[in-house]
Amino acid sequence: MSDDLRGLNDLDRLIHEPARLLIVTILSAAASADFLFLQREAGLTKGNLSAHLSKLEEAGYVKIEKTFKGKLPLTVCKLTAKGQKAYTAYRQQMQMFMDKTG
Amino acid sequence: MSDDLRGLNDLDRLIHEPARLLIVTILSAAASADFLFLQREAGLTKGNLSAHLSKLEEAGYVKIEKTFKGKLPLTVCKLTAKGQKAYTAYRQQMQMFMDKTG
DNA sequence: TAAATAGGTTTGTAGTACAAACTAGTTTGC
DNA sequence: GCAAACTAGTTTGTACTACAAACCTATTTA
Repeated sequence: MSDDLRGLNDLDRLIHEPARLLIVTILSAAASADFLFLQREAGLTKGNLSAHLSKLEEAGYVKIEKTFKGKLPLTVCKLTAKGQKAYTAYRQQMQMFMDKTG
Repeated sequence: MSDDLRGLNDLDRLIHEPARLLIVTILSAAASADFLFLQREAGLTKGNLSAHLSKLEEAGYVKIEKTFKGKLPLTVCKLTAKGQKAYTAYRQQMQMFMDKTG
């Protein structure tokens, strides 16, 4: 164990946070998801989800579009190219860690 | 993606934190390590390492013994059975996630 | 005996996740 | 027609967190 594991220290904390990892994973597979779908799927409270989405949006990882479904507000989220890239990089780093220390 | 990934929300945050994941990984392989070895290996500042070790100790994941090497203080850390178990569980959960979403 | 070094710990700060409380609009009950 | 309950979120308050800078105590060196 004189291996270089310090790469862990460079993990993207935005994605490392479990709730956001969950969100990004779902978006990565779904191409597009609305707020309530995400909430159910991820098992988060509205407030929590809202806050996490804002962070992902600020980082440019997620694009958020507010429209209407009939007369009710509808928030649709997509992973951006940047977000997809960050997600992929995170997975690679984590898999690297798992492999090295398996 | 209607899979159950919500398990991510149950990740042990104590181990999920990259710096501590690093520490625990090193301890898991080394059986015993002193403070400065850990510091070098993990690439952490003393203050940061000290704080993380205290947390791991409070959780019962790490046993810390303070002795002397000659006349200088020497802090030796070992992973406890509880810590090893938590580490293994964390790895399993993370690997499960990686596999499910590969 | 002053200054530097070793091996840490404590403290201050900025940032974080989370749920409770709130907002703005819509539908339902009476 | 208007109050109550619901929908779809956002904002706010709180308690926790990671981190490095400053500190501490003892030892070694100049």
